[in-house]
Amino acid sequence: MDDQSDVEVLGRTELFRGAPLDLLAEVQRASFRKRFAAGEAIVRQGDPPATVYVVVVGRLRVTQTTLDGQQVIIRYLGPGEVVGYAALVDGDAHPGSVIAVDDCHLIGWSAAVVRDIMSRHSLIAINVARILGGRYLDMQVRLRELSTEKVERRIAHTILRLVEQAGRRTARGIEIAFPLSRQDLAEMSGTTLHTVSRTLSAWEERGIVDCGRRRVVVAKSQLLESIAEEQA
Amino acid sequence: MDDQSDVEVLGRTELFRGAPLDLLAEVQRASFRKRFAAGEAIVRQGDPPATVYVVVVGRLRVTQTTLDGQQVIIRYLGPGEVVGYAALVDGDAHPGSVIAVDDCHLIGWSAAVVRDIMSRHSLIAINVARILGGRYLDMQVRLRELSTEKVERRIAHTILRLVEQAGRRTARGIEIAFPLSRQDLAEMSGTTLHTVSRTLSAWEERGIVDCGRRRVVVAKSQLLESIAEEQA
DNA sequence: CGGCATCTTTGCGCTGGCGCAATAAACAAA
DNA sequence: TTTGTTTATTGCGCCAGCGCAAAGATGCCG
Repeated sequence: MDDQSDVEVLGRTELFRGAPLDLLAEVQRASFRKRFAAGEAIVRQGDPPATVYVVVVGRLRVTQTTLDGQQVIIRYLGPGEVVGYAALVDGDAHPGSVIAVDDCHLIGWSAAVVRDIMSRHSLIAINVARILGGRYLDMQVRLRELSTEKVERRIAHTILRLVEQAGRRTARGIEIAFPLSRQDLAEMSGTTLHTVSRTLSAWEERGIVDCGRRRVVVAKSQLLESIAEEQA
Repeated sequence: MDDQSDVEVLGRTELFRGAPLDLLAEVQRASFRKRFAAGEAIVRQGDPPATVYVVVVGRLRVTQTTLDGQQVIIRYLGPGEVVGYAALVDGDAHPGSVIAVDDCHLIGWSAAVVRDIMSRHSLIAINVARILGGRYLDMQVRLRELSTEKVERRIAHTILRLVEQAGRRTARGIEIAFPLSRQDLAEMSGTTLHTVSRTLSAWEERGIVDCGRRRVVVAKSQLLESIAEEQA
């Protein structure tokens, strides 16, 4: 992984998409690379945001934790996505934690550097707006699902979204390409691991999914979609 | 309301905050004023986003509706806030509808004009990023509440947020300064109007709130806060 | 290969809050 | 005032899904 290839990678991230080559080169010179092992924390909830990253390889989980230790998963981040957006919009604390699910390779900058680039290049500031607009939209949809749908539908929607985001074709069907426990699914769907487990067991019986320990493979996505859309 | 005072108003909006006077004047010249009566739709879900507004006076409700007619309230908008953000980040359809709750006075621009200003002035693009970052953050908090808290706490949090956003001191306590039905509260808290009604009745008995038809006054905010924070 | 930690499954009982339905109150129009 | 419309209240029964608990499966690491 040399500097030249980093420039190419940066040009494909949501943050620097569309930037001219000289800007990408400048951005590359100001960057550093960093690796995190599975389970390591990249960002801790409450910390002051000092660094911005983009994901090169690997998968990250963004969570928010309450005082009494309950967690929700805000989203997963994959290649090309931004980690630590709070540093881009002068938040004074990270609203959530980010943990590596896989072994990850990130490229990072100090917050000041990226903020400076944003103010000198409106294109980058516009990219940030687009990124946050997209995440805001995602949350609107999830909020609506959580408010109006029953658990089974919510779990179905959650899995379909993950398939969209990180699905990998296999012999048995489409596999979600990172380790994903029942607890994780519960924290994304607003339910408990017990209910997720029961639901997946029922689906497995019908041949809709094929799961293992921290592994989910969707065999009949058509059926899953119909569960996600059914009324009542 | 002459052009000069419009410039002052614009300088205080979240979208144009910090802009130099000449830019504000340019923005003002490209703008038009528009009024909406209570109940009128400013934006309809699914429409292509062609116009951006900022609120001068009045209150607006942003909702998202499912195919089968169920609604959730995404947020309320008040003076200084942006209406129709999708037009700023090239969404191809408005993700929700916006309805006037009061009689409203807005200032608007065609999407192309504001997008052009964003690309010529990174400050404005950065403001957009900040706005969307703030809304994204709000949604994270609400999603967490909806996932982890029981109804009574959620309703308490919802009311406290509205008080924060649109509270007005009165003799009886702090009043939410726009008409707000039980149904509205239900659509913000992820429950039914029945449960909201029962909960408010119980609180009224304890003297915590004092409500009427589409009206909520918080008499003992301390007690309401303790309900919002209590464990279990 | 065995021991340990983590993750998953499943039975059972309980309850928060939903859904229905009927009444009452507030407001607007005429 | 009457009439109609929208909004709010409240009783009652029910059930989806939570919480507990205990056993079972899987994979890791020494």
